[in-house]
Amino acid sequence: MTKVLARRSIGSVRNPAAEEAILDAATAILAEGGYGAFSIEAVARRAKAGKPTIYRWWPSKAHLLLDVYHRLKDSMPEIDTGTLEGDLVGFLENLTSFWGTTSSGSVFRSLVAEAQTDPMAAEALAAYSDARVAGTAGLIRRALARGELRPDVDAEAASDLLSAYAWKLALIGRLDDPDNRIPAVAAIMARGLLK
Amino acid sequence: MTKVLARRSIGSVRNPAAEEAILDAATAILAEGGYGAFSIEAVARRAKAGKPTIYRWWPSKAHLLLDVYHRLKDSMPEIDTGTLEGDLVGFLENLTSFWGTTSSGSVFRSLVAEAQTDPMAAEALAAYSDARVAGTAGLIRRALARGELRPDVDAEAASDLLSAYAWKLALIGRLDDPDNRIPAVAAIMARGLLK
Amino acid sequence: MTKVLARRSIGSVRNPAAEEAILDAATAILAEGGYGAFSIEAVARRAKAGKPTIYRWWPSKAHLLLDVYHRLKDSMPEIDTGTLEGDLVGFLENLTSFWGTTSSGSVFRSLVAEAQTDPMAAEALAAYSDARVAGTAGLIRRALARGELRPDVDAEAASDLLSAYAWKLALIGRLDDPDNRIPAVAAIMARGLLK
Amino acid sequence: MTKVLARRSIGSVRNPAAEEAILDAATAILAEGGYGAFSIEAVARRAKAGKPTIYRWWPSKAHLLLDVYHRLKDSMPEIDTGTLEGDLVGFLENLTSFWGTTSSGSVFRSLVAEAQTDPMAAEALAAYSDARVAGTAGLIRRALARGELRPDVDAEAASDLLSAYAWKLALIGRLDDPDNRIPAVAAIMARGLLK
DNA sequence: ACCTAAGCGAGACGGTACGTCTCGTCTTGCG
DNA sequence: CGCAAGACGAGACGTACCGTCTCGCTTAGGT
Repeated sequence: MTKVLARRSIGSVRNPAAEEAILDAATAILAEGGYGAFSIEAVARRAKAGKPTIYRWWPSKAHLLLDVYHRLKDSMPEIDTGTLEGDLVGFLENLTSFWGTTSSGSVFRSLVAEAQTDPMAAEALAAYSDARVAGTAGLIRRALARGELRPDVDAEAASDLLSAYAWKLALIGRLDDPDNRIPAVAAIMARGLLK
Repeated sequence: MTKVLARRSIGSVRNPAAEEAILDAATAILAEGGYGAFSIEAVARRAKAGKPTIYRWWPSKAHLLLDVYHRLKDSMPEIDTGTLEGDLVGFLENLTSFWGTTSSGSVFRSLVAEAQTDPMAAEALAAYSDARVAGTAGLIRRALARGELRPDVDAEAASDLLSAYAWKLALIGRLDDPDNRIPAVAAIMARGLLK
Repeated sequence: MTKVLARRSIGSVRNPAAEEAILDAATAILAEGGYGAFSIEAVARRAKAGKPTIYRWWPSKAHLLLDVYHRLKDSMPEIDTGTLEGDLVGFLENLTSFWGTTSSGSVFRSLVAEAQTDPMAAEALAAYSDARVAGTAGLIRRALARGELRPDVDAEAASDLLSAYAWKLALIGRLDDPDNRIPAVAAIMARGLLK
Repeated sequence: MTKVLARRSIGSVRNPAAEEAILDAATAILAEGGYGAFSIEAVARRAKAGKPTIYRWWPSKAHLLLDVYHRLKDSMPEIDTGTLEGDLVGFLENLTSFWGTTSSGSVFRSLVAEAQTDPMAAEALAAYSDARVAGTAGLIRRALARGELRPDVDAEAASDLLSAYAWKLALIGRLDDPDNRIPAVAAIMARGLLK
């Protein structure tokens, strides 16, 4: 490790090293202690950053949580198994395993918790949900384009319902539960959508 | 002036008046300020109760939240429209309107938030979910008994998925959203379950 | 040393042990580092007290400084040499030596500094000055009663002027200066007061 | 729009416009908010100067305070009434009125406060006191030269004592107090010095 | 006529202290 | 023994300044 000097200002401009250190610290804290351990003080301490530096760039915990989450979620793979039910199962298993095995699960749960306190976080969460629903609707539309589905299918509703199940698993701490009902849920939805 | 005397101990036994005052105060605080305003201090202040009295009977915020929630949810009506899709729509509309128009929505959201911090609350929330899933599964089983459904339908999975959608609406603050996708979601699920 | 347990609340009443620990800590900090080192945080840290405990009983730094000062100044001896000039010299030497050799000098200087910032401290300082001026005026009046002084002497003015010189020595850090002008000042004042 | 261009560097040499703007800002802040409002940040903000520009030329608050004070005190008139007691009263009234009616009083009080924190400021204050004592001693020496005074009078001690009273009035916020004891103090000192 | 050196504004940086809030624990004194 | 009351140590909140830094720019003076 080549760390020698403490981080410093690099002039009248945002220091990317500080930003990275802060996001890393926040990620680590959420991974290790969850939302309960996540405080601006703790992040500052761990990142060896001043609190004002954090507040300068992330006016609220919600902003920081969102940034942390977006940095993580880029690593989630797309799914395309060729069949609708395979895609549905794959999506749920992908997402739950992503949440369960990376720190992203902690981050997501924290974001939901924060949204129950901070209206701005609530808005951000809703916007995030919308974006994800629109994204995942592609999975449905692909099947629609293949002619597998009833033509009156509401792709957004299906996508919304699908993600809702993943959310619930995350929020009650059952991401790793082998008895989860992912196959049965996917089966119900697949039958509800197919011709 | 007929100032009512302060509540006192009624001997070495739990005082129901204190319990009621505390639950009332907690309910009111959650209704008015949501989870952010909910603190043991605030409840004690409003109920004119000592903090130790609260901690004596509710060892954690989660316990208090659960008690508050259970006192409220008794007022939710059962649903039985005679058809599966009607029941599904009715369930979702009942639940979202119950959460949206009473303080129970705030309480539920607080419970979910608390569960992201406090493992005991998480367990309690999971147990509550299980109980509700089992209860709502009755709705599916009634249709199954009427012979409307495929015989291999997983009633718990269906019930779980159904409630997941209501949870998501609550958590992103869209209980009152007229553009929610309840009809489409119910349609997908109904088609997935019917013969 | 028999310290075993941390200090605790002793019920719904002020804990004298906490008060003493806080005043001790404040005194020690002022003695060691002067006004620059004196912060509520530092006092809390050293006294192993919570900040709210300090703010509960001393709403501002000025209050705490005053309490610390009053606890110290009880140890200052009275002066009575029998002659006016002896009393004047004795008073100045007593006071400057008291300020110079105990921590009270630091405390007094801090109080003056604080008074330049906090109007309440300024008022307290003025009130303290008035009390001391009235007290020290006794020294003049004794000589007056002995018939040594001109009958039109203003005892308060003399007392005020006398203390002003001690203040100045304290504020420019010359309490211990062997070249101070105490004898000459006392001589001028004595001649100005005697018949 | 004819927005005046911001101040710039005028090459590798100190910019007098910046210096003036900074001293003006500091003076104004001290006049308006006293020592409590006086911070390098506030001065920089008000002068539209960069903080390093201030730190470059005034390594500490004390330096800046001294510069501000010296720029102001030039406007204080000399006193010469022809009689000693008149000079003593005139000196005290001049000084207290100068401090009370211009911003110099705030500056002086700030300097004293700063001296209780910063040893360099303390030294500067002592040096300033010495210079003023020496200056004011001239007033005594004039009377001495006129043959009015006892030949053994210590002019510096008298001057020191005189200014001490003005300091005390300033520090307890009684510059404008009509009940101050200036006449009585001057009388005591005059009698103590005269033949 | 170029080039270097220094001053300038701006503002980010790691820190520390501010005064307030809530946490969960404790003890008292009354009933 | 329950109860209201409230003090206690702990520590997070979000803000203000501290003194240092680096930037991009200006201009003056030496070459």
